[in-house]
Amino acid sequence: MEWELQSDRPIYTQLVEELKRRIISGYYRPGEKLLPVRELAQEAKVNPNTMQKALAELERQNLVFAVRTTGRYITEDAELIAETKKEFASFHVQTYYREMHALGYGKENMIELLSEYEEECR
Amino acid sequence: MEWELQSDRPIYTQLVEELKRRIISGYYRPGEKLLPVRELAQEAKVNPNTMQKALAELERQNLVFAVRTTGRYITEDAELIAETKKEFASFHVQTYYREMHALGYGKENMIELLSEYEEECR
DNA sequence: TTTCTTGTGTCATATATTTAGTACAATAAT
DNA sequence: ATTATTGTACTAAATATATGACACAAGAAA
Repeated sequence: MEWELQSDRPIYTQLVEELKRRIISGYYRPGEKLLPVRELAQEAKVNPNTMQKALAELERQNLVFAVRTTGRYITEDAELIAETKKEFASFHVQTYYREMHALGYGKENMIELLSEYEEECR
Repeated sequence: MEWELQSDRPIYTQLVEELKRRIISGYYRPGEKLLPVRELAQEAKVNPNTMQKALAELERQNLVFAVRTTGRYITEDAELIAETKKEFASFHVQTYYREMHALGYGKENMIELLSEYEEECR
């Protein structure tokens, strides 16, 4: 799994998103132990402080928790994960609809373009 | 038309996007004269320097041009506008598809959720 | 001509972000 | 008991972003 970071937004914000994506997609399982901050940072080619900042934010949202000297783990609260996933999906549905609607595209166009892209990917 | 600015990304980046959105949606017409930087900045509740930075970027992309002492205008290059619109739309199609796909949603789900949201808006 | 408006440039300052380096406490591993 | 690993905290420095306050040149408007 890759860490694709752009330069047009704060890195730690992008790290929060990618970590969240990995949790709600199931790539990281509930209760799973994460790699240490320093290694995660190395993987993402980022400063440990920056990764720490991202993890602190996920902790604030209860998606991960730290056991001092032992390591950091994904939450076991499956309901929270499901809820977060739902919010994440809704956000993207809204964004897509609103951006396309603002350009004058209607529902049919949105679906059509989506289908075309899907075929392109296959 | 409102200037909705979030705090999680550089403001001038968001200004570039909003201005581009207004151009490719036809809200600003080809050749149309824009309000002076200072007024646009006031509208968006932003510092003139920040608005200037955004306009300079649009100028770099040839979407607007400045006539020194007279004002700033939208390009008359309809083809460039159409091309930019196409790119903008493709970007959102891709983003939506890839984000949802990463969460395990398939094409049918993507369409279903989109339809639901569309009804919600009506 | 004089005045006003335009885009543009510069300087200073404040804040946010990112990296680098270091250090510490707690506990697991030896 | 000693060592290594963990999260965490702190300082310093570099860069990016945003605002504020000016100033200037060139053309439009008076």
